[in-house]
Amino acid sequence: MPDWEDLRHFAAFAREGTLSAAARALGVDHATVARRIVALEASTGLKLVDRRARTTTLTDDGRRIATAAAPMEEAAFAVGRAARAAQPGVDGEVTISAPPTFASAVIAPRLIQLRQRHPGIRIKLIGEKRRASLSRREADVALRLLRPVESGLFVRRLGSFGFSLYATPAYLKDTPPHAFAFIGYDATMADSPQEVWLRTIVGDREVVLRTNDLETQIAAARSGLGIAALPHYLGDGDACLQRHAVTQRPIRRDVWLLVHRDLRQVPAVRAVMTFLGECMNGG
Amino acid sequence: MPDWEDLRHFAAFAREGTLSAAARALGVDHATVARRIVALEASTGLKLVDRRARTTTLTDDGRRIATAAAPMEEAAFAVGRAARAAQPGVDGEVTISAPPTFASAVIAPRLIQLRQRHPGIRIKLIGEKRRASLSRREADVALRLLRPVESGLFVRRLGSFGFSLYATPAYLKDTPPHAFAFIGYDATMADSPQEVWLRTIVGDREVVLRTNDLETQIAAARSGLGIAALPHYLGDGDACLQRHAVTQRPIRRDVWLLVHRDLRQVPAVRAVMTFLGECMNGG
DNA sequence: TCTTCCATGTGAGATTTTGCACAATGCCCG
DNA sequence: CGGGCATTGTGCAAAATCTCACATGGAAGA
Repeated sequence: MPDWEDLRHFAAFAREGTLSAAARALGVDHATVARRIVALEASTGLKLVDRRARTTTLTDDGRRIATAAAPMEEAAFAVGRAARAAQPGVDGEVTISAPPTFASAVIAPRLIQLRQRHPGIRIKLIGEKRRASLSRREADVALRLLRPVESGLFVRRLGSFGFSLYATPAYLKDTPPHAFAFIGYDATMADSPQEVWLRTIVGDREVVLRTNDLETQIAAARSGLGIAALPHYLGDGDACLQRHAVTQRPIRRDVWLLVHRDLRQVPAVRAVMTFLGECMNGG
Repeated sequence: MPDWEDLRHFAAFAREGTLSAAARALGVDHATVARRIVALEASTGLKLVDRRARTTTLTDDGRRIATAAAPMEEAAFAVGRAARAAQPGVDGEVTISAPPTFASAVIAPRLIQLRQRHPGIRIKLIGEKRRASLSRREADVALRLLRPVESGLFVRRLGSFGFSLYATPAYLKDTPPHAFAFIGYDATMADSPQEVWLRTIVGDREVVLRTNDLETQIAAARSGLGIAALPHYLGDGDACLQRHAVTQRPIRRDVWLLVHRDLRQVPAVRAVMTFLGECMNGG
């Protein structure tokens, strides 16, 4: 029977692709990963990786073993969730993953309420576009704008938010509508509902800035560069910006709350779920 | 994420029940198992075992974690099988589990043939009544007298063997049939087909020795104590014993060959399977 | 072509882990 | 009730492992 730590390091290597990346993911030195793989090769009697100068790649046997080891990682995460689920009380750390602006504009300002209600809860708030994997426990709770299809997850629709056009009052006052300049997403977000909606408004007018970062759009709009389509939770709270009404049908996007089934009943996680619901609807 | 070696030690403890038994199963010192469990408790923040004087028992949380860890063991064995299956060539060690007398009387004498055909194969032959677990890789190939129901196994009927009554020629010559004394299994084997068959023959005559060990039955029969029901592969090869014909319908038992699906295509395992088939039928 | 960056190999010292020996404790059995 | 017997706890020395630091060797970009 191989050493399970060897398997853990090897599985990380197989997933990450390089010794260094695996070492970073595991929080150890790359030399450790390399030596663990050597040990696994010795104990299995198989050559698992090709060591070429500067690159280390899986052999066919390595791929086979990695495939067999993947369920172990799966099971290890299940153990982690079971351990988390067994924690008594509402104390503990809960990791929330949410879209960046949602995290900073909606969740973060209200965290003080959660803290007052449950002093024992420590929050780790990750604003990221890349979707955190709940089954890998990169996050305990996640907010997403698309209903996910992964299995093993509990999904609830928390509510929705709308978009409007925003610019500085001065810009809207001085610029005739036919001369409006717009600020929008770049190609990577071309299919997002708000971008499609914006296109119907823009027509053949000019888009002077395309960026994938919403904060950048806000900064540009604030400076008087043009008009941006922003979610209400961002635009309405910004003293420098003012809504501009349009005749097009307004657009809304749903917010989905995700939590792994195994963690759904954990008191601290439930408290966070309640809190996030209030962020959307109540306070 | 907990240390996987901690999980391995804890899973072994949960399965074996005591630190010492787990240590034996893992081939390490009991202190190591104890310390690993302490480490796992620290990393999960849960009390996994109750340390009472002289006994260590799982807590409820411990049982939960052990349940979650069981699939990891399963996956680890799958990795072991994958490693075994990837071994090239017919070389390597193959472990055979078989009923004790079958191992010594049928398989062992013919192993020389296998060895001549495939010099690279090393055989580990385990004669044991307790059924070795193929999915735990306690054996690669097993012979059993009952068709198993476990999933994941490849099963083939190899053949069958018959039973007859045996005693010393002198005993059969000097003893009138109504005075025959019999040698049989004890209560633990009372339900075996050959024991049921023997009972129909014994009638109200005497059973002078009951034992669960077939070798003991042979030794007793050889000494002239009485008549035993023995498989032909044992009785016919014994110069001291002679068959005694009966009118009852003769009994046969099937021999099943078991191998894990993952190992079925391994050259060394295939060679052993072929060899075992020849043991039953051919040579 | 040269530079810079990143991935990997290697050795030494420090840390961690392990095995061993011994002690203590409670259970089984006569 | 008392003597084995097996299990568990503990301290220490040995062994194994990890990190750190440095060297190497390509690949991407200027």
